[in-house]
Amino acid sequence: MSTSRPTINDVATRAGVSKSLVSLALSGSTRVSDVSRQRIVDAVAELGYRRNAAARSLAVRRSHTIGVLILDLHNPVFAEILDGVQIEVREHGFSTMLISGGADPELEQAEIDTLLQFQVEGLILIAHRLPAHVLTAIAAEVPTVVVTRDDIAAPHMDSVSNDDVAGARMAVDHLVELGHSRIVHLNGGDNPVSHAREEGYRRAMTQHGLVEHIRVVPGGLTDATGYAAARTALSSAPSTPTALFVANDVAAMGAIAAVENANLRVPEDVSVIGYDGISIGGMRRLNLTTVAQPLADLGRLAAQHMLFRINNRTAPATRQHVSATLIVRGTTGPVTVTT
Amino acid sequence: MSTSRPTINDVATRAGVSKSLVSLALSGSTRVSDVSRQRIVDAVAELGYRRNAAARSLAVRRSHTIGVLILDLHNPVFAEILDGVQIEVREHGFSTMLISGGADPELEQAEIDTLLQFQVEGLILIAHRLPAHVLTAIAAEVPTVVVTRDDIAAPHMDSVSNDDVAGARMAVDHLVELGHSRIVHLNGGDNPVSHAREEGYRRAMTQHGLVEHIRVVPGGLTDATGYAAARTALSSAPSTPTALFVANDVAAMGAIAAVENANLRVPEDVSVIGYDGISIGGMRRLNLTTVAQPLADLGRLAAQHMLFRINNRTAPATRQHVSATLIVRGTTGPVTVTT
DNA sequence: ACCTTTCATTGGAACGTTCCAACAAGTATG
DNA sequence: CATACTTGTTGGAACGTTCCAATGAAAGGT
Repeated sequence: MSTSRPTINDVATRAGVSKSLVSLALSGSTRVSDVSRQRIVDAVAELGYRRNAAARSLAVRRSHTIGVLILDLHNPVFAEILDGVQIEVREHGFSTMLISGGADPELEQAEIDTLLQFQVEGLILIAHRLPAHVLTAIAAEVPTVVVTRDDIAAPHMDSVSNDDVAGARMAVDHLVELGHSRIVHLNGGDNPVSHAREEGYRRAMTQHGLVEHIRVVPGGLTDATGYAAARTALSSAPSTPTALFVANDVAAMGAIAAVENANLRVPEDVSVIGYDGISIGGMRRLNLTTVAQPLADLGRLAAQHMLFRINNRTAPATRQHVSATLIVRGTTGPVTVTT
Repeated sequence: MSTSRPTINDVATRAGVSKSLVSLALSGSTRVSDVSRQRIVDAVAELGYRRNAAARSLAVRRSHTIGVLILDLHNPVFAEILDGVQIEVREHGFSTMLISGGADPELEQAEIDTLLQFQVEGLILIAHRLPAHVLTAIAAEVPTVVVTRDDIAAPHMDSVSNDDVAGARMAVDHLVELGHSRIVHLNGGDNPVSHAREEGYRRAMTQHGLVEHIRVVPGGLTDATGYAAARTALSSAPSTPTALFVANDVAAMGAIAAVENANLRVPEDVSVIGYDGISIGGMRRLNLTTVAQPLADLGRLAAQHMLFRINNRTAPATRQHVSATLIVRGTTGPVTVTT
């Protein structure tokens, strides 16, 4: 009795009332006399009593917790989305249980299972990697909203994402406006998001009458892959590019390093624009021009959909797109050399 | 009955056994006949049964969950520590419940309360901001380990941190070795970690016989504060510094920007060294020399202490220091000008 | 003075587990 | 051939809550 936590019964006997009344008082009911309430409050304070969430959620059959699966915490993009989720969820009296997937997709599934064992009332997946059939099975069981991807559809599953095609167009528009035409795209490898951005690049280039300048170099989403892709873009070209549109900010930084290592200046010789709008891109040293996703908003919206769906299980699936904004900083500039 | 999750009783009736036997089988007991086990496994699969963690933790009086409070997810340092925690915790069959404090210290306390309601078996605090009396109260109630700080002691509370004094010394040693003597420290403001690093700087400078060159400019831990501090260091100096030792990596990047904006080159004119070893510092564009904390190790060690303490509540408090390593990259170099 | 209404309070069932003591049905031991 | 163990299985209590139906007391209406 000394070591274990006080229960509602301890509080009740201490306050000289029944456990039911304590429960009532704790949940803020008005039907408790002032004198009883005070004695209960005192007893709670003296004992350091704290409700047992497990017992509570068992009794009310609700956990008031939502599960969040995040692909990779290292990527600042996801951390910023998570922030939005937490703010919104907290405001509505829910808690979050967070899991970061790690490298292995199978582990990801195991982690979701853990989350479900905890009776989370909903699941927010930030950039997952799950196969379609697993995803639909999950969505059938628990309210689910996917952030950052919208390629898989399931009956009652919402998605919130950035319109990558439109965002890519903004990047190209910006470069064209600065007079660039030899704009090369360093893509982000084989994933739905990168595909959309590449598609947006192709369409925008076409619309600007630059079909013959379309050139895509295979890349990735990391510093190293951006560096490598930029090297090929700069070296093996028939005519060297005056601007690089890179699949994401992290890769863009790699690309900038490659440009500088080739003794070219950014933006005087080569303009570079990224995608995502991660906050470190704004650091003075980097000063990266980018197409910024409203990351925190993405998270907030996901949470809002989640909370709505918890009360409306059968509402039709929604797919929300939020638009990106262009942030012009120091890595893009007017084209100087014309060949 | 259609919508709610199947319970252990559903499985039992389906398999034609008692719920007790199902429970036994699920926990991997050997005292279950093969035929029963098979029928149970089948029933579980058919019904899509999943243990209810709330009921379970209520019955066994253990949650198998540890709570993690993280100051700020945006700071890559903390994300990397968290990673280590998760790996270690997962390996031991525990889950983590993560809360990121946000701006407000009071909110931090509320969040910890939530964590405790969930009956977490331990608490890992990554760079918290709690006043000493709150911290000791918490540590008295639940096994607690603090990462990154070791300034507050409580009876049964462990801490795991980097030896900031020694780390700062490494930075100074490195610069001295390169021939620098006019080494200015841009400090990290008013917090225990920054104080320790400043202390290390002062001691190392003294030891190298450079007492009269000791100069500390008040700064902070962000890009903007690093920038501002570097500006004052460069301008208002009686003699301009040849090297800057900055309180952390993020501020160091701000400092580099300031140096470059003053038309000085890094490292030819001014060497800059940071502290922390965040992974983006390794990106080619930044290429930052730094004193690297073993971040993931910090997290793993914290988790190990936690798991040990869960089984040994009364073990004496430990304070573990892990040593940092110097990572020499491109922002430091030999001193060129001698005045 | 009696019936109704409101108010504050209460005991007990339920939530879905685990675990313990008990128990048949064999199987080995003397 | 009784006695003792093993093996597989079971009902029921417990975990700490919430919630419902029931209670007694006080107040109001006629």
